[in-house]
Amino acid sequence: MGRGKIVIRRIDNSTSRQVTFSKRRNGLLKKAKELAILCDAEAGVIIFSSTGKLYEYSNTSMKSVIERYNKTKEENHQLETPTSEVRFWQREAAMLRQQLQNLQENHRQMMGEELSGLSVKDLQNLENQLETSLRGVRVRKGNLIHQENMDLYKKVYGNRDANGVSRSPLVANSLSINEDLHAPVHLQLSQPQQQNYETSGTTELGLQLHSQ
Amino acid sequence: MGRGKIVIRRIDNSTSRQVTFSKRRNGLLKKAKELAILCDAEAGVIIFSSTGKLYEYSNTSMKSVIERYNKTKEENHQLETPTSEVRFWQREAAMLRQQLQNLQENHRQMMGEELSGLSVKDLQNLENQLETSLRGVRVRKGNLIHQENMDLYKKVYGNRDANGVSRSPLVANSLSINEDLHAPVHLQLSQPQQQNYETSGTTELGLQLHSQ
DNA sequence: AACTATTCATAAAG
DNA sequence: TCTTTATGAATAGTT
Repeated sequence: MGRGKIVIRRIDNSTSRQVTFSKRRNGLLKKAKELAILCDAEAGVIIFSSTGKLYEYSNTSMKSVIERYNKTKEENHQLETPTSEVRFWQREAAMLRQQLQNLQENHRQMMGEELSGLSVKDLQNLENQLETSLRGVRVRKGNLIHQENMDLYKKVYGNRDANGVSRSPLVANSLSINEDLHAPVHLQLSQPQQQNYETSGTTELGLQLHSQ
Repeated sequence: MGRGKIVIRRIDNSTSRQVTFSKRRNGLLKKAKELAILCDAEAGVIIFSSTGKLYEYSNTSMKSVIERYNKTKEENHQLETPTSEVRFWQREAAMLRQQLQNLQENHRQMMGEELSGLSVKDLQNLENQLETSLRGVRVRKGNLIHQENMDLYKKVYGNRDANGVSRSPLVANSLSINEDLHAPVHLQLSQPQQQNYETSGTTELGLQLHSQ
C-alpha cells in the first residue's frame, strides 16, 4: 500500500528500515486499538525494535493480558527470584556468545582465514559466495558512481539538455560503467586503477568525478 | 476501508461484530508478522475475543517476548535493585548483543547485501577484501586438491617412485594447480568447470580424482 | 515530516 | 464462513 509493491523480507537499508518500522508500528498499534474497541476484545501488543526499544499497547493493561495469557496457557507466572534472574541473564549471555562465535567463524572464512577445516566442496561454495558478493559490490559501486556523476553533471550544467546528456562523453562513460561486470576480475590489489583519462577528470568547478 | 466509512465504537450487532473480529484479527496478526520481518523486530500479539478465546502471534515465541517485556519493565522501573551479579550479566549481554549486531552488519555487507549505506570508498575497500579472500580460498582449494590427489596417487601406486612423481602427468597437473591464480576470475557461476581430460579422471581403483 | 500514487484491508453484500 | 467488490486506509517512495 504505497508507491510500489514490496516483498516481505528484511529491509536492507537501515534508514528506510527505521522509517518503515515507525510507520508500521503506529499502524499496528492503531489497528489493535480499533479491534479492541470495535469487537469488545482484550488485546495486547508488544514490539521490540531491532535496537531493543520497547513499544506496547493494551486496551486493558499488559499485566492483565499477560496474566490472562499465562492462565489460559496453564503456565506459571514469571515471578522470578533474584537467583533465577541471574540465571536468565546467564542464559541470555551464553546464547549471545554462541551466536557470536558461530558468526565469527563464518566471518573469518569469508575473510579468507581459517580455511583449514573446510572440504573442497565447502571451499567451492565459499568461492561461489565470494564471487556473488563481489559482483553485487561492483554493481552497487557502478550504480553509485553513475549516480554521483549524474548529480555532479546536473550541478555543472544544470538540468537543461537533460534528455540529450547521453551524447556527452562524460555521461556516456557513466552509463556504460556496468558493461564490464562480466569481464575478468583482476586479483592484484596493487594493480593501478583502471582510469579512463578521456572521460573522467576535474570539471570546470574543480569537482573530482569518479571513475572505475 | 470498505463499502463505507465506520466510526470506531463497539459494534452492536453481535454477528457483524464477530465477522469484523475475525477479519481484523487476521489483519492484525498479518501486520505484526510483516513488521517483524521487514524491520527485524521482535513482536508479540495477544488477543482475547469477547467470548474469551485466545489468539496470538509472535515471530519468536510468546514466552521470549513476555520475559523480555518483564525484564525491560523491571529495568525501567527499578522495582528492585539488581544485585551486582545481575548487573554484571546484564552488561555482559548488552556488550555481546552490540558485538553481534556489528558483526552481523559487516557480515551482510560481505554477503553483498545491505550495501546502500556505503560510500564508493567503502565499496572499494569491500571489493578489495573480497578479492583477497577469494585468492586465499582458491589457494587453499588448490592445495587441498593437490594433497588429495597425492594421497590417491599413493593409494594407487604406493610410495615407490615417490621422488619421481613430478614427472607423472597426473601429479604434474596437481603441482601446477596454483599457476592460474592470477588469471582472470570467471564470474559466471554456471560456467563449465575447467577440466583437463588428459590428466584427471577415474583411476584404476575407481577413485574419482579432483580437478579444478 | 509532509505528500501522493498505489497497494492493501475490509465493510457490505451475496 | 467463503467470495466478491467498492471504497477508505495504510503506506512506499519521494521531496
